[in-house]
Amino acid sequence: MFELPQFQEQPRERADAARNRERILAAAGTLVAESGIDSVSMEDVAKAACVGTGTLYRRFGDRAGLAFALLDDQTKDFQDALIAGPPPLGPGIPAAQRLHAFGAGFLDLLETHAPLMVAAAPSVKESAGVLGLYSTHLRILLEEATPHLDPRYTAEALLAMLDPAYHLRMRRLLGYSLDQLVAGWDGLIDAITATPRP
Amino acid sequence: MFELPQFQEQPRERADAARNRERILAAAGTLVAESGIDSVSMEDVAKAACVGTGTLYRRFGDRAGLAFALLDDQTKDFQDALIAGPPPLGPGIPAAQRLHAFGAGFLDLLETHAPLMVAAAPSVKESAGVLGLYSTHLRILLEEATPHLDPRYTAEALLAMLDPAYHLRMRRLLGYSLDQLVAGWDGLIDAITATPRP
DNA sequence: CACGTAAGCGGAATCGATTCCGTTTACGGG
DNA sequence: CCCGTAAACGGAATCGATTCCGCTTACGTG
Repeated sequence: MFELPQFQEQPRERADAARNRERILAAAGTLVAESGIDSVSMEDVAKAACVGTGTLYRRFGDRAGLAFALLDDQTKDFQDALIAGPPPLGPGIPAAQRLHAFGAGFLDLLETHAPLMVAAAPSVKESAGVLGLYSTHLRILLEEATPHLDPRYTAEALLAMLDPAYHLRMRRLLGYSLDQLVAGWDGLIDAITATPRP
Repeated sequence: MFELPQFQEQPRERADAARNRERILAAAGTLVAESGIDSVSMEDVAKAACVGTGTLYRRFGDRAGLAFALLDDQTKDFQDALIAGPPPLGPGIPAAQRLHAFGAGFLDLLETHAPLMVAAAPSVKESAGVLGLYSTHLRILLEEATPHLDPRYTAEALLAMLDPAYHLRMRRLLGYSLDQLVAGWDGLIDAITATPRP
């Protein structure tokens, strides 16, 4: 009786498990920072964290899940800024301006984290969670800025242009500069937020 | 003397090599048609083609290369139609209409071949060759239809929305129907081809 | 037709991701 | 403090992709 509301239906993480989670994230963070996600194997991480490979998988599901956990750390700031930060990323100004800021900010993240994002993409959490957040964010802005386009679809379309694999193709294979990509985004936002033909 | 112009600087493919190429493509085509690219391993293909795995790799480079070769077969028609077929896919009508037709046609290809396209995406040939073709095609249409947007960038942006991984996300995860995707594409094309604010 | 050689061959070996399973450990209850 | 049990461990086993390498064969030449 007098029980507290049952959040945390899961029996709470065991102390050793929590310690290992930290170790793994720390080790993985260091290794990835040193040589890039693509040259770090799961066994490398396990060894550096003094942990068996099984522990990596129990904790993070798979390689994509680990990449996602790493990414989440380094991206939370951006997400918070979207929701509750100061303009132009956060609320308080016209949606069109926030769309521009979102593009610039996301492209900036991509510049640093695109390879990690590519590695995290197959993760279930990624697809369901973060992408959903960005998609919702864009949809809400678009509802205000482009009454003549389907906001739900258009949000996804814009997200496609911020796909990390696509970004790497643009930057490395096709030789676009970051500035050109920002300019391209801005042009597109202007085009879809312009008043349609009278 | 009196030599013919030296195209085919490569000494021509050996007879047994050509035979094996056919065998492999045939076997792979059957297996993929039966159970989908994702449940077919390189060894499955090698066995079905009565060939060593080494032969697969010498001929196609890697899994993505094999997927690409398979795809190319099943896609050549579409590519030809773009360049020399009858309208609305081929030339002869206003660019805006051809942009709509391109989207509908490509989405139709995706409906059938998206998983194969995902598998082919890492291939060097894919990135350089076919994507380049589509990108060029779109660029040319956009030059005519959207004088106020950078055609080169916009072509790539539109291609991002036809990315096979993105398409699978829209269809399977987010539950969009093919019709909705076509409608979304059409709306976007209309938006960017509309006369900008007077 | 016999020969030389480069191209092609097959399948064993290697490498990394992921799964399995017998053993160890944290920790709530007695 | 002692026990029982579920959670967590670690690393061996498995699986598929890719590489390696010693052997075979097509085919241009004499």
